Order: sequence, then structure tokens, then C-alpha cells
Amino acid sequence: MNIGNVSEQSGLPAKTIRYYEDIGLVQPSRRENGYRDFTVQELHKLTFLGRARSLGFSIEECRTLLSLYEDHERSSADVKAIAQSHLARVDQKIEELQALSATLGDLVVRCHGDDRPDCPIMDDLTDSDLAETRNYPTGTTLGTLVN
Amino acid sequence: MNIGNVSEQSGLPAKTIRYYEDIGLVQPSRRENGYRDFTVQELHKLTFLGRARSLGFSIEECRTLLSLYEDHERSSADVKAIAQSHLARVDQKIEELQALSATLGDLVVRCHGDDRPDCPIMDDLTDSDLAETRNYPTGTTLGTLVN
DNA sequence: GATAGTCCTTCCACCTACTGGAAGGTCAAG
DNA sequence: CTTGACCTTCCAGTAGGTGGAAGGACTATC
Repeated sequence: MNIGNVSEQSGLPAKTIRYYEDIGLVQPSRRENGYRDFTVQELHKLTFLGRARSLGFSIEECRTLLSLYEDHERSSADVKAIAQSHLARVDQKIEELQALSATLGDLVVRCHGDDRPDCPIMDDLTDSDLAETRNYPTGTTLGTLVN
Repeated sequence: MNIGNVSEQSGLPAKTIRYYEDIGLVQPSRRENGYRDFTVQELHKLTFLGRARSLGFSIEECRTLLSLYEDHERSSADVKAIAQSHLARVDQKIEELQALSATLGDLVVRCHGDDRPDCPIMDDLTDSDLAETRNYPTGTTLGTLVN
């Protein structure tokens, strides 16, 4: 199967599939003309990867999941552990974002949003006393908060 | 003020401050020896930036907020608009993550997590029939879901 | 004056997970 | 034989930094 075909059937862009080959998630063979030639198994792996990625598993988690996927003797505990730790991160992120939403929501409500310069949002970002009572999240866990 | 001093007072790593200079968020002057020399105003701007970033505003939003911060004639409506659109994105992200959490939570609960290979999580990632009834999020809004 | 330690500088590479685009080879249809 | 769709590789860019190397500057101590 050509990459275009596999792309259509798996739902992954051809670019992404080439990238997955680059990082060693799939190893399609090559034809004489240099074109990649995918087997049905590889199509399944790519579809699997697409689903796992859409559930937010990282590439490295996907790599592990893929090896478990191929190991029919694997224990479900191994799979569950990955899913659980991923779930924990998702839930933590939700909490962080909810706290953020509360803060932002409060600021937005308190801001008149008129043509005068007085603005609680700016005051909050500016005034160190306000900031000290608040409790700004710092650094590590909140990186890119929203995409 | 030297960068180390400003770093300590603003809570931003020196690396980050240099980066912010690179992208034009601050313009400290230089001493004869080549060291950056920050004014108190620049320290305030950096602190402001740190707070805005910790609330999840993007660098470009921070740039706009910073110009509003410096414009004492600005209207609060301009500030509010930015905060509101940011809030909307945060809330949308929360919804997406909650849907994800529900899906993952369901899978995790249904997985025995023992040493046998049967695993609903794997089944879900593998079986296309299951997947069709599900409704996997795709592509754009869910990029890197969790950091 | 020499030396050690800390601070500062620039520059380059790396992170995630792709995506866009250029330059060029291949294949099937008309 | 040409056109267009498909394929290839390679390079660069995204957001927002972070890590590290190589080297200059400053301060304290001997």
C-alpha cells in the first residue's frame, strides 16, 4: 500500500506517517522506485497510534503501548498503569485550568470593559500586593497552558 | 540592575529574561562592559510579564497587554477583550480534557489490571468497531493535550 | 599580582509533535 | 509527449523556553 492510501485509511496525514517512520514507530519496506510499501499490519499500527494520540498519550507512551499491542502475552496491568498515569495528568491539568478559569472569570467580571482606563485585570497583573495575596502558579507544571 | 538581581526579584530565570529581550518584550540598556542594565520600570514589566504568563496568556497576548500596561489612556474594554477570549479558550480546553478524562476513566475502570492479557483499553485502541461508536477527537484543537 | 569563584556574555542545540514548502523523481491517462 | 497526481528527501518553522559550552568581567583572598 502506498502512503496516500494508508493516510486515507488511518486518518493520519502522510507527513505524520513519514515522521512516525523517522522516529521508529513504523518500518515500512520500500519498493524499487523508492516508494514506501505498507502492510495491513502497519496500517493497523498507524490507526492504533492515531487513536492513542487522540486520547492524548505522548509519543513515548504510544511507543510503549505499541509494544504492548504487539505483545499478545502482555498483562493488562501494564497497559492500565500507563492509562492511569496519563489520566492522573489529565485530571491535574483540569484542576489547574479550573483554578485559572476561576481567577480569569473573576477578573473579567470585575472589569467594566468600558472606554475608561480603570481595569481590575491590569491592577491584578501590576500590583504586587494583590499578587502576593493571590498565589500565582509558577514555572514547571503550567507551561503552555492552552494550545 | 544586573540580570541576576532582576531575575531574583521578578522570579523569572535569567535565560527567560534574555529570551524576552530577544523577542523584544524588554529593551535593557548596556553598560560599558556589555552587561545588561535594567531600570526599575523594566523590572516591573518583567514581573508583569511573569504574572501574565502564569495566567496562561500567550507571548503575543502579553505583548499586547504590555502595550496596554504602558498606555495609561487605554480603555479597560481592550484589556477585558483579551482576557475574555483567553478565558474562552481555557474553558474550551477544560471541556475537552473532561471528555478525555471520562473516556480514560471508563477504560481504566473496565480494565482488570491483572497479569492476563485481556484489556479493554487495548481493545478500544485496536478495534475499529469500538472506535467508530466512540468519536475520537481529531487534529486541530487537541494537539498536545497535556504538558 | 595571581587565583578562585561567581556573574555575565553570546551562540548553538534541544524539547514536543508535527507542518509547510521547495526541488525533483515516478506513474497512469489521454 | 505532456499533464497531473503522487511520491521522495531535505530544510525550516512553530511556542516558549532550557541546557550547556566557551569565554570575558568582577570581587575577594592570599
